Amino acid sequence: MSGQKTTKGCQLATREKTKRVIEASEGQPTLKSIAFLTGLGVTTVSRALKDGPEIGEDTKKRVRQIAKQIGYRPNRAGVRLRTGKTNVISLVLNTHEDTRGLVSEMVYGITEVLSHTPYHLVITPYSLDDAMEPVRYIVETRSADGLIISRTEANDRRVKYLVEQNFPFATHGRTDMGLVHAWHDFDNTAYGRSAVSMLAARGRKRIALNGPPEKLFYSVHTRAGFNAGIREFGLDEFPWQSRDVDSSMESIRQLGYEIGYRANRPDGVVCSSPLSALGLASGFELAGLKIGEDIDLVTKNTGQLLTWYKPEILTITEDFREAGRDLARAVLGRIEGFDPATLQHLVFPQ
Amino acid sequence: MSGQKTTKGCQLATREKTKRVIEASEGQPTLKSIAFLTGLGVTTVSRALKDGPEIGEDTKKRVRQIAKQIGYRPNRAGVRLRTGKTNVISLVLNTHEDTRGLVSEMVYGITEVLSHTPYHLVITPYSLDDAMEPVRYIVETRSADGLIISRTEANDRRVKYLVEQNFPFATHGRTDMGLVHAWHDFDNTAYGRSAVSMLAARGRKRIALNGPPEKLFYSVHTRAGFNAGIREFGLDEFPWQSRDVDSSMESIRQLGYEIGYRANRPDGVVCSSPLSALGLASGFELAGLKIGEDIDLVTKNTGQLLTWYKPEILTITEDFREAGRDLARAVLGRIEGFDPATLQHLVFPQ
DNA sequence: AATTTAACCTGTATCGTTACAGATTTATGA
DNA sequence: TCATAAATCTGTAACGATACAGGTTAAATT
Repeated sequence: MSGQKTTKGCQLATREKTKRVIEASEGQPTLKSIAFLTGLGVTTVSRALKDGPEIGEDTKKRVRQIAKQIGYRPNRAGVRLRTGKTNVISLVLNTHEDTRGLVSEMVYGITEVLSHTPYHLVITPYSLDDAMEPVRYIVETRSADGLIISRTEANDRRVKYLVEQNFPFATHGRTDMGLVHAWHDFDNTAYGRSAVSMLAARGRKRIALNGPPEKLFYSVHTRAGFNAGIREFGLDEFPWQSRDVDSSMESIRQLGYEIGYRANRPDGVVCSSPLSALGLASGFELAGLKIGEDIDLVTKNTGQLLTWYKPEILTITEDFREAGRDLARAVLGRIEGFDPATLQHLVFPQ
Repeated sequence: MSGQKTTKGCQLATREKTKRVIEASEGQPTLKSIAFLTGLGVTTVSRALKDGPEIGEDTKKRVRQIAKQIGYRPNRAGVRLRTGKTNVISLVLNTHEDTRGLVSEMVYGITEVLSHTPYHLVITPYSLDDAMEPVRYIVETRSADGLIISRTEANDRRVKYLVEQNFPFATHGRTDMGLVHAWHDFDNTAYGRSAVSMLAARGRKRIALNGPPEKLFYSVHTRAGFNAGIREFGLDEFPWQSRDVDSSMESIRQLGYEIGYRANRPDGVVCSSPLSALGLASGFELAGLKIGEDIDLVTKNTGQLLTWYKPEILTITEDFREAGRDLARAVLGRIEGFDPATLQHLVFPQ
């Protein structure tokens, strides 16, 4: 019974094909439109546009020309449904991670690279609670071809999971799990050491480190560089419980204010983010200290802003736009199957 | 001939269905998996999950339960191909427009609202050359359900086009074409007036305006508010050719430096962006002026940063995260067909 | 008892693309 | 001359979802 129905359906389909093709020539052009215009089959057109080997050169040329003329653009949903290819790169962002413009710089760097490709950038946010959730979601639903994540930990569950799943990704920051993956990182060890050396050059002796959150792996690098610098230049560390980038500006400022009043205080501070440096500086000044005289601060800097505006705060530049570019290139490389070991870049502070 | 083949194909399809359904139960679950597990038809499952009226309550409950158990998530490509619905909101951004973190604030605001919906945020960048290009692309390829654009001009081609195409969108900033559309805007007229009043309160008399690029409509609002303030408080305008946000920081700084040396200079400046205020301040200071004594600056401010850090620069806060939230709500409203006239929000500076 | 109605469910075709398994034509070899 | 290979091209099914046009069953109506 169902057989008979089916048969009829199929025949009908065949008979009505021409009609539909003609209708299809209106609206957004599809492979069908091109097939109709060239008199070729849809399959041929598809392969011709892909420069497939079974298609004659003349045909390819003709198809390409018509495609261009009528402004054909492959339907992403069609491709995605058939092939699983999404043409999407997802940037997974912590909603709180912004340190005034770093994110946008990275986004621009990424889009800069992606604009020469068929890839789009999707921003996937997550709250501090669960960093795994968006990653798992994207992998399970295959809603992107590649992933960029940041804020890596030494032992990062997301990285472990992504490597296990063999899902293309790149991280902003390294990990320490013996797993090989694509990453881009700023050399925070070099930064820590350079920062201390800048303070040493200004005659500072008792240096504090206001580093990143301890669970993030780059806190270890920063600390290592800091320690090396302290030893190398024969300085003392002034220990404190550092308030990190994730703390509120208010609390960092409070810290600066309190410490600023003490007799026992550092004469130099290495900061890991412009925001925390600004917060501290503001607190110190509130306590009557003069930056550059009573105390020196070194921090990372994205642009020229701090340099011009408050030259008393010493800066070393970290280029987030370049990080974005590099991360985008790395994910694309992973998608194309390149060895992750070749997609690791450590950027030395200039 | 083709008829016979077709028939055979169809019968085969019918016969092999069961096999395929069973295979389908591995991997990412689909409607088919649920249909198989519940013993229902795929159509029924689809309608049940949509809470369609023709499906019995018990069935719906059963379907929903199984769907939840096996972690069913609709395949976006499938939905998109069939219905045209992309579940994507596209934020069209000028690659140069960033004013240090405003963009990320807006992005976070948008994702905050979208996270409670099935929508994703795609960032579509464009270079200064052609603002129409990405908009036209998105509309023509229907690659998003809605659009957010910024940097509106009084007579904005993008808005005209989008209204003509009846494509859901919201703008950051108003337009002046007699076209009704969804927008969010900061009341720059109020800002201009308030800024002047702050300068007046500090005894300033000769006020300059360093406004936004003239082609952007909000330059008109800013100017109107500025003029009103000048009149209201009986001050003089110090005319200059304002360097706007899009100019390089270097050139703004240069301007401050040059003007700072002249005898004939303003004693107050209203700025439209923190960046230009910082550039100017830096230039003025380089010329030996003391901000807050020799000259006063007022600017917009995103966070607390300027307020703490350089209280000499007067600030009025514009909340970009709220703008993002509002714009997201507005586009979603448009997608749901709400009257654009009800989706217009002017935010008064606090 | 026959007919209508309502409630509930199902199969088929379709969106645009590509993998696969042929089909056709022309050139090549024996 | 006929079989074989190479070069080109084609139709069908499938990806996962939904619109549409039925189908079935049981209760309500005549």
